[in-house]
Amino acid sequence: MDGTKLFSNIQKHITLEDLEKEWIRSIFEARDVPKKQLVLEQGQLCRRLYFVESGSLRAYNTNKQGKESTLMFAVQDWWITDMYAFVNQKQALLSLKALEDSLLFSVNFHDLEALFFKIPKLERFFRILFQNAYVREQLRVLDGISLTTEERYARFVAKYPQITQKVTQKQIASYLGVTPEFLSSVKK
Amino acid sequence: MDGTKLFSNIQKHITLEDLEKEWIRSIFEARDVPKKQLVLEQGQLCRRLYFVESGSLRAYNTNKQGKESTLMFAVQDWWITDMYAFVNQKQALLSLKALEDSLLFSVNFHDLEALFFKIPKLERFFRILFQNAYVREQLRVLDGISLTTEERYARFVAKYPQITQKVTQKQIASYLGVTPEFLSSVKK
DNA sequence: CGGGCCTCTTAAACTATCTTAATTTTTTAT
DNA sequence: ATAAAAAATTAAGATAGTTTAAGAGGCCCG
Repeated sequence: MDGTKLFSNIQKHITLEDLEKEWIRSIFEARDVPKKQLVLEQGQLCRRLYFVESGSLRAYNTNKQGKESTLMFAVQDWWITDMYAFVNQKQALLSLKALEDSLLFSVNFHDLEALFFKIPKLERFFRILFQNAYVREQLRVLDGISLTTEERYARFVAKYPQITQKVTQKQIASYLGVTPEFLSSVKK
Repeated sequence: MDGTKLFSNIQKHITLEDLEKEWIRSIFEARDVPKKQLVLEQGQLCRRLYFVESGSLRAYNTNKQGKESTLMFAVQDWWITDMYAFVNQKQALLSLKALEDSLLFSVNFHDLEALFFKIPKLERFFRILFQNAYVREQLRVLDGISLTTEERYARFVAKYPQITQKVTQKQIASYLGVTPEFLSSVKK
């Protein structure tokens, strides 16, 4: 496990001693996932939190009628999981699937809990991580209830140009909560 | 400052020594706000994070056309602010207004930052607070992109029965992102 | 205690978005 | 390289949601 991106991600907010890095290295697990592979399947227990060292994932829910709704995309340097199911150790509402060949580092729930006691600074790191994530979701909610589809699409493209390249319009539509046909017509 | 609810809120996730409580008490500021008073006005610098000891608040954005969108309600025992503007110390996107006579405890940004160094356990408390808030917003986003207005209204009522009593239908409509006329027709 | 303001409801006309289906274009797998 | 599968586009008809307007009920304030 190299984990260059993982460590520099953590060290954006806190500094780590070599020994602490060792502890982290010993608990995180590296995994190569090929394109289209499911990392987590809706309905399964969600045991792990993932860091995308390279590649990209999509998190989505599939309803009874088979309609998919994309909750998030994660590219290099992002953290992702079904956070609801992870923190409550419940059945996943989401599936996670690789959009391309990816390298993930992940940690399971109980190891992470233990790591918080071993390295209390990590509480600060995740406090900041969740704080930013919360703000991001709030802004998305506000966009969702106050903007037109056209405006929301424009903001998505402006905010996530690299994701826009990587994913299909169908997936963007399912992130915005509209049909691909309608998104197609909006783009003109 | 009594702050009974504030301390028991914090002690849901961490335990505090008497001395630590003293430090917190010395930094948090109590404020009575009468019904309808603005606690924060959109466009102002957002300096403080609020805890609702009693009463209730609404956080909303007003767009150029004067349309209001409600981002959240906060009742007794909730934390609230314009989190985007607070953590970035930027102009508020939201206004906060008292729905009824309320007692708030609040802390300013720099005092809170300092408090994190003085009481590192608080990082854990806020890590958990933001983690829960993030999960809550993610579920709201998912509801927003996957459910009908009727389903979202039903979930709102089921999840927040006490808020449903306290606020107008117009405000619930602006939380769901629909017009009050449409919500009225959906209810039949 | 009355007037005015705000909320809620209803309805008609209008606009946004969905559904279905057919066609074209792009991607994937062999 | 080719065949098959998936994505994107287009368009017609249906449904969801908005706008405007009007009227009824409730509640706050002087």
